[in-house]
Amino acid sequence: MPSFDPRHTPDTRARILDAAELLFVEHGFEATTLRMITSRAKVNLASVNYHFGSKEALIQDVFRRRLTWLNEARLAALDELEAEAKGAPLKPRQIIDAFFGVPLRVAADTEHGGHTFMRLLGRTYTEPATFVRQFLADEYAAVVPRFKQALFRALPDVPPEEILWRFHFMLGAMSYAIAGVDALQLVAGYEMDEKDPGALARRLMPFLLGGLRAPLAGQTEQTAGKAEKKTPRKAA
Amino acid sequence: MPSFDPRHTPDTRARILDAAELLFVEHGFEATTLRMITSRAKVNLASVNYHFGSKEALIQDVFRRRLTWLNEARLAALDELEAEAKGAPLKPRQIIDAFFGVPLRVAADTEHGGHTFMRLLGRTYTEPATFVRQFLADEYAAVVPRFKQALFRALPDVPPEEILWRFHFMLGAMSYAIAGVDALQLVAGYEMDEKDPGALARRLMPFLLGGLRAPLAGQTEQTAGKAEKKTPRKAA
DNA sequence: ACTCATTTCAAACAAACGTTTGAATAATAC
DNA sequence: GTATTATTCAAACGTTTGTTTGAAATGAGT
Repeated sequence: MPSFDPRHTPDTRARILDAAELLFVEHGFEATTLRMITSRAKVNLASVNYHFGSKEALIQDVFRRRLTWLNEARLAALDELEAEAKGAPLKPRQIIDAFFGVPLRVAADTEHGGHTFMRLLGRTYTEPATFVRQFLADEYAAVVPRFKQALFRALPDVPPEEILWRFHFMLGAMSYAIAGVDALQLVAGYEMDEKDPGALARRLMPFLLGGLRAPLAGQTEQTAGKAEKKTPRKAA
Repeated sequence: MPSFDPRHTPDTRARILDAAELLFVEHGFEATTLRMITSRAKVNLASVNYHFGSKEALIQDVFRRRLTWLNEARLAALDELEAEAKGAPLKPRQIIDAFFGVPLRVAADTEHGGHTFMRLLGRTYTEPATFVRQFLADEYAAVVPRFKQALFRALPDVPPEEILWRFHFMLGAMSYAIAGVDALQLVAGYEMDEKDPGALARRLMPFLLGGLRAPLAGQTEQTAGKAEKKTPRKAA
C-alpha cells in the first residue's frame, strides 16, 4: 500500500505529476501514454500504478493539485472584496477580476508550471471524457455559485439567465486566451512573441468587461438575421 | 482502388462520416475507435481503410466535408457586404456577423448535423494533434486574412495586434457558445433547455461586439501605451 | 545485526488498437 | 452469358496500451 502522505514519498510522485502535466498539454490525455510519462520523469513504468493506482487517477491528481488551490484563491479574493464592500453589491469589474484574474496571474507564472497547467485547464472544459467532466463539476460546485450570486447582485437589471450565458462566454474567451499563442497563431498567421506575461490580462480584462456589460439583444438593434439572403441554408 | 467520386459509392462512405462525426464529438478523436465507428455506421471494420485509407485521413475528411462549405459561406457573406459598401470600410458588427453568424446559423441547424459538427469544430482549435492543427491552418489560410484586413479598416484607431487578440478571444467565446450546453451546465449547475436555436446568436453577438469595442487597457492603467482615444465608445 | 514495511525494477500480462489480407459478393461493361 | 472491377466481409496481423507480477533494493525502528 502506498503512503498518501506526500512527506513519505520522495520526489517520484511529484516528478510523475510534473511530467504528466506537461505531456497532457502537448498531446492530450489519450495520446499521452504512461511510457511517455515515466520515461520523461525518469522513473519506472510501474510507479504510476503504484503511486496513483491508475492512469485515470493520475489525471485527476494532476488537476486536483492545482485546481484546489486555484479555487481557494478565487474564493479568498471574493471574500476580501465582499468584506470591504460591507454588504453593498460589488462592481462587475471586481467580480470578474477575482474570478479571472487569479488564473491569469497563475498563467503568467511560467516559473512554477502555472502556465503549463492553465493551458491544460482551458482545454478541459470541453473535454468529453465523462470522468474528467464529473471531476471538474465537483471541483467547481463550491466556487461558481458564489460568483453567480455576486454577479446577480451586481447586475440586477440583467436577466440571470443572460448573466450565466455571458459568464460562459467569458470562460471561453479566457480558455482561448490562455491556451493562447498556439491557437492564435492559427488566426494571426504568425507567431506573436509575448514577453510580458501580464500583458495578457491587460488585453483580456477589458474584452471580458465589454462583453459582460454589452447592451442586450433586444435593447438597441437586431444582431443577427439580416445578413443572409443568399446563404444556401434556410434563414433562421 | 476506391473511387473518390461520391456517385460511385452508395452510402457507406457517408454513413461512416456521419457516425465518425457524432462519435468524435462525444468522445474525442483518440478515444473513438474504428470499431465504434463502423459498428455504429453498421458497416464492416475494413471499410474505413478501404474508403479513406486511414483513421487520420478519415478525420480530415470529416472536417473537410463541412469546413470547406463553411468558409466559402463566410467569404461569400463578406463579399456581399463589401460590394454593398462600395469601398467604404465596413462596420465591425457587419464583419463579426459575417464571420460568426454563419457558423452560428449552421450550429442552429440540428436537422442536418450542423450542430454536431460545430461542437466538434469548437473543440478543435485547441486540439494538440499536429496533423489536425496543420489541416485547420491550411483551411483558414484563405479566409482569415480577408477578415483581418476588414477589421483593420473598420477599426483604424485600434492597434492591429489588439484586434487580432480580440478576434482570438471572440473565437474562444464562440467555441464555448457552440460547444455549449454541456459546458454551460458545468457553470450554471442545471440544464438550460434552449428550444429556440436562434437565441444563441442573439445572446452571443452583443457579447462579441461589446468585447471587440471595449476601451483599451490604457484607460485605467498606464503600463501599456495608450495609442487611441478618439473613437467615441459606448461604454456602459 | 535483524525485521518489516515501503519503494523500485525488469519482465510479462491480456486486451484493444489501426491496419492488412484474401476470399466472397455485388455491380458494371462487353 | 462471361470478364472485369468495385465493394464487402470475417479473420488475422503486428503493435501498443494500461496494468500486474514477484523479486530485488532501500530505509527506518529496535
